[in-house]
Amino acid sequence: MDSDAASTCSRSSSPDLAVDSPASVFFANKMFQAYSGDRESVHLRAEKNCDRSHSSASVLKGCAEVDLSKDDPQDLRLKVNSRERKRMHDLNQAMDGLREVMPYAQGPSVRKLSKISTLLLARNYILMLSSSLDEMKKLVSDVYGASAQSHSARRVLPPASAPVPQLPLLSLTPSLHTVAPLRHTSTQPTVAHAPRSSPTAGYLGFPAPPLHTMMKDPLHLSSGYRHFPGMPCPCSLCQPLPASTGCLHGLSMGK
DNA sequence: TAGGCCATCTGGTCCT
DNA sequence: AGGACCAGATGGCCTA
Repeated sequence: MDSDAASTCSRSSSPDLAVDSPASVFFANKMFQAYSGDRESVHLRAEKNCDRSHSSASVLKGCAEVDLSKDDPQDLRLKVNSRERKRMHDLNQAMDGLREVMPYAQGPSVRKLSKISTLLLARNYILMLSSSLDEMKKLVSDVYGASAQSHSARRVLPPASAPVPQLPLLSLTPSLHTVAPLRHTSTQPTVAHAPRSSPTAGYLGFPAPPLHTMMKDPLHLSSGYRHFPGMPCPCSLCQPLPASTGCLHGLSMGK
């Protein structure tokens, strides 16, 4: 039961142990025996089960030695345990996959996000991207609307007037930022300032509210863009959005 | 040392 | 019946 021992400061929630391999089955058996050997409650349950009711698959050595049959309850229990272990490992793999696409400082010296933090940040990240997309859509429609107006005006007015310059998207950034107040912290270094422990929302450049605050009000992102420290500004106007979050991650974290 | 986080086991419930 | 999913219990590791 020492799955943590193999990990370093960034603990791996998905041990490399292949749970279905014979070695791991052996390991699981060993763990199981140790588990059933040194836990009094389990012992008590085992004795209860040995008593008479073999209905429970609760297993344990003393009892199992007696009724080792073809449908060995111990084997059944081990099988169930193995399945559950595999299920949890799959879940952790998915969680790792989620961590990989999160704009969060990663590296050997940075402890990885906890599960709850990963989920909360993922939610906020999605909200931020949605907000970013909406704003970009709005801006594009504004720009094209103005452009269409100017075209129609040119048809009416004599062409002698100064040509209306096509405003580059970037030039509109300040006005957008006045609409949606920003906290530009993108010039600050990230990893160097990142605390070695307790990776929380602060890594995303949020005001780093306590976890319970984030859970209560995870919508605090919707009021405007947040800028990740050490990252290019993620908003669609300061910086063209990378094609994928993987690119964003690559830009910012420099694995 | 307390608290957070995690892996694992276990029994119950639901679904196919 | 068997498998997936879930929640509670337990113990280990790590950090403040």
